[in-house]
Amino acid sequence: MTFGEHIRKLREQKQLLLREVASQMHIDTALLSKIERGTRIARKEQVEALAIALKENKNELLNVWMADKIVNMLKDESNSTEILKKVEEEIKNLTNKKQQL
Amino acid sequence: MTFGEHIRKLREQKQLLLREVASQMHIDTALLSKIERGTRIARKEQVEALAIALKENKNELLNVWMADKIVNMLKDESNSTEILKKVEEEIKNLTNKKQQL
DNA sequence: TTAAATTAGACAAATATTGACAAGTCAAAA
DNA sequence: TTTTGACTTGTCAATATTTGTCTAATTTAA
Repeated sequence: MTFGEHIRKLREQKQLLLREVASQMHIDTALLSKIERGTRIARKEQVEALAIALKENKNELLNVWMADKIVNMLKDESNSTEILKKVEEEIKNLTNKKQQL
Repeated sequence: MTFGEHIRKLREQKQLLLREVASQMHIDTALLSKIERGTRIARKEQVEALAIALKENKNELLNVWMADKIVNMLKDESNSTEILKKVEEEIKNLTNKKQQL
């Protein structure tokens, strides 16, 4: 499930209109439509505003949004698994280094 | 090991100068220096040119580069593990969908 | 010290992103 | 069937970011 699909589902569950949510976010309805359909990428501040408008957990929504951005980077890669392995390794390294401080 | 550290190590192992490699890549020495130090991000075509100049495997170098970009997106996140889990899940989904075609 | 190698800073040019508007589609109500 | 309301699409100017290079440091090695 992409970020757009995710927030559309939430919005529909809550029976809110695009224009209602968009207005709370202080953006154009058309822009929110594009974000839900994945033709535009939301900015971080917009995700935060969205969390408020939808009464969802901000961090959780930001995680979905970030994951979606990474998936988009990897979706055309044949080696995505190998790349992800490298990422995990490196993140582990960074975490260790941080702890040493 | 970041992408920059990686290519610097390779270059030094091969005893090549920044200016030699940069010239082969048709870019300024200063730019390659920044890429190695991580203050500039290489473009895909530059990574490919680098692979040629360093006589390294292109795909492997591209993977290191891509992993580095993802690590940079995640390095300030407290939830990077959770995010990566979502990414893997989604990639798995995409792979399945592709196979269905 | 000198000379070569590397790095930093500043800049214009090129690219990309942004948000809005207007016009479009579509389905359901009148 | 017309109208209405919800959503979508295409386009555009404004803004922001990225790019590569130049020049001027700074570091390094002889």
